[in-house]
Amino acid sequence: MKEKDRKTKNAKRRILDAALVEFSAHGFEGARVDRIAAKADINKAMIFYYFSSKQNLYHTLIKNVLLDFIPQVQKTVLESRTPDRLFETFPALYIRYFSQNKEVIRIIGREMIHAPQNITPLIRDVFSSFPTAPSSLFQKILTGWHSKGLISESDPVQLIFNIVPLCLFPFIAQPMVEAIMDVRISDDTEFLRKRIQSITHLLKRGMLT
Amino acid sequence: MKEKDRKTKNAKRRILDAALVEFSAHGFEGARVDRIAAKADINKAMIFYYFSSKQNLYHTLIKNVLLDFIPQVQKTVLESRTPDRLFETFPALYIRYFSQNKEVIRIIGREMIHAPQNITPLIRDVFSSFPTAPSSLFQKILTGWHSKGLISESDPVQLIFNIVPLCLFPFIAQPMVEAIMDVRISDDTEFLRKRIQSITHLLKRGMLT
DNA sequence: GCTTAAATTAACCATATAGTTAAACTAACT
DNA sequence: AGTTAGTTTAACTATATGGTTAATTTAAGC
Repeated sequence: MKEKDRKTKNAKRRILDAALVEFSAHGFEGARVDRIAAKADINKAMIFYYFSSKQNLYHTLIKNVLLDFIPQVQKTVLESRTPDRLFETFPALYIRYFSQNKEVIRIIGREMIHAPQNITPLIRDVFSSFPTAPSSLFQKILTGWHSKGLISESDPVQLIFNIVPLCLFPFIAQPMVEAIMDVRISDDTEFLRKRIQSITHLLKRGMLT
Repeated sequence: MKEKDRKTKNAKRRILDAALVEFSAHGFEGARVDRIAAKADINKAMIFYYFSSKQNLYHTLIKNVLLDFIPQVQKTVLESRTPDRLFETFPALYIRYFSQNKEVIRIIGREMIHAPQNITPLIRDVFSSFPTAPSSLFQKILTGWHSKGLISESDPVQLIFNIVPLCLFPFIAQPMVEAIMDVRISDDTEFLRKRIQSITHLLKRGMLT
C-alpha cells in the first residue's frame, strides 16, 4: 500500500497543481478539464475518479489555498501586539505571500467579484476548523485598540477596508496600472519593498493617534 | 429612414444593456449569447448581425463603459485644484459611480484580474481619443504637488496604488467581507457615506504635509 | 502464483454553444 | 405597384466539452 499511496498522492497533487494554474489563468468557466489533465500529464478520467466533478476539484483547490493562507494571517495578527507593529507586519505578509502566489490572488479575486455566494460557504467551512474564528478574533483586537485610544478608526469594518485593499490591489491591478500609467512594475523586489513602505507609512500617519 | 434608425438603435441598445448584465453576472466565458438574446427580447442572429461575434460585442461594451467613466474622472481631477480637495472629490466620485454601476465594476475588475492583455489595448484606444492622455495629465499634477511639498508621497504610481484600491475595493470585496466579518453592508447609503469619510480622513492625515 | 482492490486507459456519449444561412418581412423612395 | 436596402426570423451546423464506461494494468497480501 505504501507504493500505491505515494503514486496516488502524486497523481492527486499533480492534478491540484495543474488545476491551480489552469483555473488561475482562465477562471472556472474558462478552465478546461482536458487542459488540466494534459498539464498534470494524466488521463482525464483520473480527475473525475479522484474529484468526481470539475466543481468539486475547484472547491477542493480553494479550500486548500485558504487553509494555507489563513493560519499565516492569524499568526501575524496574534503576534503583533500593537497597531504600530501590525501596520508593518500585515502589509509585509500580504505582499510577500501574494507576490509568491500569483495564482492564488487571481482565483480569490475572481471569486470575490464573480461568485461570492460560492466561496463564502467555503470560507465559513475553513473558519470553523479553527478554535476561534479568525474574523471575530481580529475584530476583538481592533475594537480593543480603539477603545484604548490607540487608533483613530472605530469601525473594524472600515479598518479592514482601509488595510486589505492597499495590500491586495497591486497584484490585482498591476497590469492595468502599468498600461495606464505607462510604467513597468514586474516582480521587481524594489517595487514591492516600496509598496510595503508606502502602505505602512500611510496607515501609521493616517490612523495612529 | 428615421423609423428604421430608431428601431435599430433600440435593438442595439437593448443588446448592449442585456450584455452588460449577462457579462457582469457570468464573465466572458460564462456568458451565454442565447441568454443575452432572451434578455434583450431579440433573435440571437441579431447579435451577430450587429456585433459579428461574442468577443466583439464584449469589446464594444467595455469601450462604451470606459467612455462613460473616464471623462468623469478627468473632470474631477482637473477641477480639484489642491490635494486636500482631491482627497475629497476623488473617493466621492468613485464610490458614487460604482455604487450606481455595480455591473461595471464587476466587468472591469474581472478583466483586470483575468485578461489585462485584452483590456489594455481598449484602454489605450479610449485614452487616445482625448486631447491629452488622462494618465499623463494625472501624473503631471501629482508630481507637481509633491515638488511643491504639498504631499508626502513622491511616486505617482504608489499614490495611485494608495487611492484607487480604497475606493474600488468595497464594491469588489463587499460580499466576502460581509461573510468573513459577519456584518451586513448592502447598498446602505450610510455605509457608503462612512466609507468616503474614512478614506478621505486616511488620505488627508496620511499624505498631506 | 492467486486474489483482490485500487489505479489507469482509450474510446465513447450527450449536450450545450457560438456561429451560419436562406428565406421572409418592413418601410422608404420611385 | 415595384424596387431596394436594411432588418428579423427559424432552423440548422460544427464542434468543444464535461462526464461515463468497460476493459486493462498494477501492486500488495496471502
